[in-house]
Amino acid sequence: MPRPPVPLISIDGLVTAALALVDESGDFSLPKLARRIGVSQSSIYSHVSGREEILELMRGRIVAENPYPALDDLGWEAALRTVVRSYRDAFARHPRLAPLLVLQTVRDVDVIALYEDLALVLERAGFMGRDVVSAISTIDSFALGAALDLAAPEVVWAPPDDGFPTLKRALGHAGPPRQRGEDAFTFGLDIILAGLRSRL
Amino acid sequence: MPRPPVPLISIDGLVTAALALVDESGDFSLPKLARRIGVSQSSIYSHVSGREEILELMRGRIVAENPYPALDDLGWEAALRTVVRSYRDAFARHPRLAPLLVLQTVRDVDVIALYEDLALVLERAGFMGRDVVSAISTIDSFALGAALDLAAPEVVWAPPDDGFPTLKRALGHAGPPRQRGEDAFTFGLDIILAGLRSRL
DNA sequence: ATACTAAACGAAAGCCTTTCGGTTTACTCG
DNA sequence: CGAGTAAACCGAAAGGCTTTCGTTTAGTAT
Repeated sequence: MPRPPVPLISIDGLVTAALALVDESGDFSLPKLARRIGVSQSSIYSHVSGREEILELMRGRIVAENPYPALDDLGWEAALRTVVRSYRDAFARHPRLAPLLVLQTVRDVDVIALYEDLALVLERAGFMGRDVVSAISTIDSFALGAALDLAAPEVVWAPPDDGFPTLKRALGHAGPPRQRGEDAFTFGLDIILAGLRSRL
Repeated sequence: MPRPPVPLISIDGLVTAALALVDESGDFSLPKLARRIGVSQSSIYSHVSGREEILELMRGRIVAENPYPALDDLGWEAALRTVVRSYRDAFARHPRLAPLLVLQTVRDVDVIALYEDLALVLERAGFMGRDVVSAISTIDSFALGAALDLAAPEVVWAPPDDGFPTLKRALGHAGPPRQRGEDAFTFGLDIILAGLRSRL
């Protein structure tokens, strides 16, 4: 097929389809992506540089899909809560995306803006110098871990049949996977905020 | 080649070679693994069920390589510090392994034992019921995030040329990647412990 | 008209995991 | 000691994957 009058492929369409694939199967590949939008694999390279770029575009998309209100009127704790929750919820809507992004540099502007907000809020709270990056990293680790938790298999820990009674009992108290993830995130966010507060 | 008098392949050797590959290249494949130990790809399937099993064996290996002393004589905070540090340091020695394990259920006994210790210490500290799993998940998220941080590319955040001054300034204060990871982990561990303490 | 760029295609190179069948040797049980 | 079974290897192949390359044609600007 030659160049069509109106392009068959758009970046938006690409990202939407790729995200759908990830949501459905936990993975995506260019052959599958091409099949889904009815073009050939190689045509995709006319619009993006490759697989990695599509992944980065997906990161931007889910963050843009989940905007948070202005932070100016909020205290630093509430502001931090807002941003972190929003970030984590963006992944909660597309749990299987997180594992695909862990080893990629964050380049998307919307996502960088979120980290900028994080930095601003932390400075407003009173953190200075090296501690700002450390706090960002801590929050980032936690949020990413929580996102990955949602993508994890049904059972994250599978102790063998005998032994490990304490762990088993603890797991017995937990609700279903989804609930456990939500509980853990709420708990962890509280913990981290309390910890930061005590540091000031 | 027929069955050799003494097996060419051992599980230990497999894991050692696989870990070396991961350390060197951030990935491993059965062809490369086979080449490294001088056998054919398919022979490996005589010893393990496949790629996933090798990954899980690697998780066990790095934890076993990094044992921590008995926890009984330590207060709960020191004990928690010990376990979490040990876990994260195990990954710090093999940073590029973490990304390969994120979506796999933890089955290895040595690793399960570490989580059992976590549960024991948290109960000793006074956490009860659902909070125990939440605390474990929080710690786990943080430790995993920190481990992934070490495997991340040189620059985790790459803001575009203009804008985002606060984030850039914060990043400017940070040391080199390795140092930043270490600082962030120390900071984060302190924060989480302070948070847990305040919760009791 | 002419030239250039954009957007599609097919084909192919070079990875990967896993399965299958074949072959030879080691071990074990009578 | 002899025979049958299981273990450990091999090569080949199926069916994925990403990316590159050359080709074709539509639109656009000079």
